[in-house]
Amino acid sequence: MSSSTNLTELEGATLALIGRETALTAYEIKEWYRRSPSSYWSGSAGAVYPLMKRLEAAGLVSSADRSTSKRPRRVYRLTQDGQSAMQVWLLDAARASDAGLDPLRTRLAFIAQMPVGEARGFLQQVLAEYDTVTAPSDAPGTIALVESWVDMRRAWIQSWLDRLD
Amino acid sequence: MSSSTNLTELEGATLALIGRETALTAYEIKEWYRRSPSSYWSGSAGAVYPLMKRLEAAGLVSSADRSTSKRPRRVYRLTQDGQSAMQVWLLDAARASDAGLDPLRTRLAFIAQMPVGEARGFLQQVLAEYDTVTAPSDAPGTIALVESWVDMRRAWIQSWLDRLD
DNA sequence: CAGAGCATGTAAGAAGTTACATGATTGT
DNA sequence: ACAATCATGTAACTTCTTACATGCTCTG
Repeated sequence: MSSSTNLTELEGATLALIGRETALTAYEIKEWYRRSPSSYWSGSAGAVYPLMKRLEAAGLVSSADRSTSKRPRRVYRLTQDGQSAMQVWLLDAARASDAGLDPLRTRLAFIAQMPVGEARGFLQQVLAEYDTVTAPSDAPGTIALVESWVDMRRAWIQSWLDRLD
Repeated sequence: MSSSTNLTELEGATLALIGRETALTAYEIKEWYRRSPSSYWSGSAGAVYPLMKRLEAAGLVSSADRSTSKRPRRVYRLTQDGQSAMQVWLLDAARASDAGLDPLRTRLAFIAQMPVGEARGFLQQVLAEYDTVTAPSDAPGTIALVESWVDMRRAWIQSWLDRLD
């Protein structure tokens, strides 16, 4: 895996998620990603289960069997190394300031190739889609984060609509 | 490759870039991505050269040898199918409204685990990094797009700083 | 007690990364 | 003419996606 001082976003976010919830199964982690409003966090089993194996092999999480019935149930927690790695990842300002992947921004870079009417209709459709965005969990602050993000985006799109007039 | 009605972001953006510039070499496309303020668009040769082969095999671009010396120089243009596929990709509001990958947003979801002082310092570092963001080209509108994006982000971060008081 | 869907995984393949290779061109 | 770097690629490896497999648990 990527060295523990240079975690991928998925690795770092998973450590932070376990850190917040103290103990989680791979399934719970997968579900949290699946409910995310971003398709970047796909929440596929094929991404998460192998990820947990990598994190454990790297010594960043430990796991214990917490089954209460015949079904296996493996619960992950952060190790000390995992705590440190999580903090480094979380406070990495250089990476946090990266522009990331923004499907709307990418399209806006090329929207001048379309007629103004098409561009306006497109932006209004995007605004409409934002009405359906939901947070991946009701953990304190998570809903506020998603709402503040959507508000910011609405204002940004509106400024582009104004510009098209 | 992904079917021409469901292009990846890299495929779609590459079609749109060629559409805007009319004709480009793989190297020019690679450099455009490399100059992008997002590390998502890494601009590695290993991504772009095979990508152009895929797009040509799918009939979305055509290429011609435009060498003026001993060095080979292959120039790509959109085909009719490529034009159509680009428009579908560009005006896809469902994908444009996706939350994508936002390294700052991801960290804000977990920042409550850090002391307030650390959080504040972190956000101020991110603000400082934004002073160095540059556009990938001076194509009309590109600089304006990056600047408006950075402005929007600054306002968003400021609202989080205010909230920490 | 049968069917839905929960929960844990794995296999094959796609797409990207890092690192390297190779020759062409430019600047000094 | 020599070094730097431009420009075009390729190879090995990592990670993720899609699709499937398997058994468990709950509900009507």
